[in-house]
Amino acid sequence: MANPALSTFFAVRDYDLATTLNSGQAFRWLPDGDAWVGVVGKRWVRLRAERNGIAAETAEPIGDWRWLADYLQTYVDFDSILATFSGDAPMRAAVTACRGLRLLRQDPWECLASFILSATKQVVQIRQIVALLCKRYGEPVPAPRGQPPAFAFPTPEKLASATESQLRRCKMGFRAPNLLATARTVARGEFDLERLRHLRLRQARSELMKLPGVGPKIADCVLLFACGYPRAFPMDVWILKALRQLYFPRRRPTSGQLRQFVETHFGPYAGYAQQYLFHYMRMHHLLRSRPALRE
DNA sequence: TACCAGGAGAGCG
DNA sequence: CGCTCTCATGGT
Repeated sequence: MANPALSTFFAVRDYDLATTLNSGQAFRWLPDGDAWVGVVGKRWVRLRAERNGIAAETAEPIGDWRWLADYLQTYVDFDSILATFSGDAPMRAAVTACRGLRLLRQDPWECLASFILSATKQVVQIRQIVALLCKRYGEPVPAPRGQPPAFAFPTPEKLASATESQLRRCKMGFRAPNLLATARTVARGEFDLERLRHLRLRQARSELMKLPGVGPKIADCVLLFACGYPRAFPMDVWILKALRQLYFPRRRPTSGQLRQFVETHFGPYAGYAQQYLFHYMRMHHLLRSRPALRE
């Protein structure tokens, strides 16, 4: 183990940090000049993309950086994942357009709570709600001088002790009772998030869907972004649009047919494929509505 | 202003 | 199963 230090470097290629942190899987990263600032667990972190990898900086000395490598998934064999995608034209276009887009490995509770709040919200708004929730209910974490105060994501226990109307003041609207009930269930020890990853995908999904405010889409987000199920395939409005437009033009597939299609077409890393299609669609939408974003 | 947002859940035929 | 409606709030 190296001497404790305030910074380190992860050597990794084909890693588009900005796209990854901005692709609607995590909601706590803000741009800071040419870097990104966020909180991972109980630590303030600043990340910067460099030529051959990612430079990381913390507020307190770190001896073992595995927690951050695990979060960033810097060690995954990216090429072998891409190689499992079907070589159809839409998939090739999405991979070409979003090369370097990765999946993070997030904390299950933070991921679950965040996506309960995501229902029919734009990514920008989810960020705002989560930021407000952390500021009001999260433990302060040390940040370097000159940086704005940083907060950890609130624990289930902390949220469980809040009231619905208090949570509604974080602008989460009708999602408040769902977040509160789920926080209380987890805080009471009646739902073991750590145990999920030992189940089969189908069973883990149906366990998650017992929680209020968690349907198939949000369950798949938690399984894909936090629990290590690369085959989970969150079906949101953008993916539905992408599948219909790219794979079923001028047809009218039922949701059942679409579900059957994704289960057989995208392979063992369907979740990665999903993230590419999602970001591909969203990118084109943003460029159309706000052309100034184009570089 | 009108429409929509990384949905879920209930009611209905 | 498949459709429709509501829920709260704010961005574009």
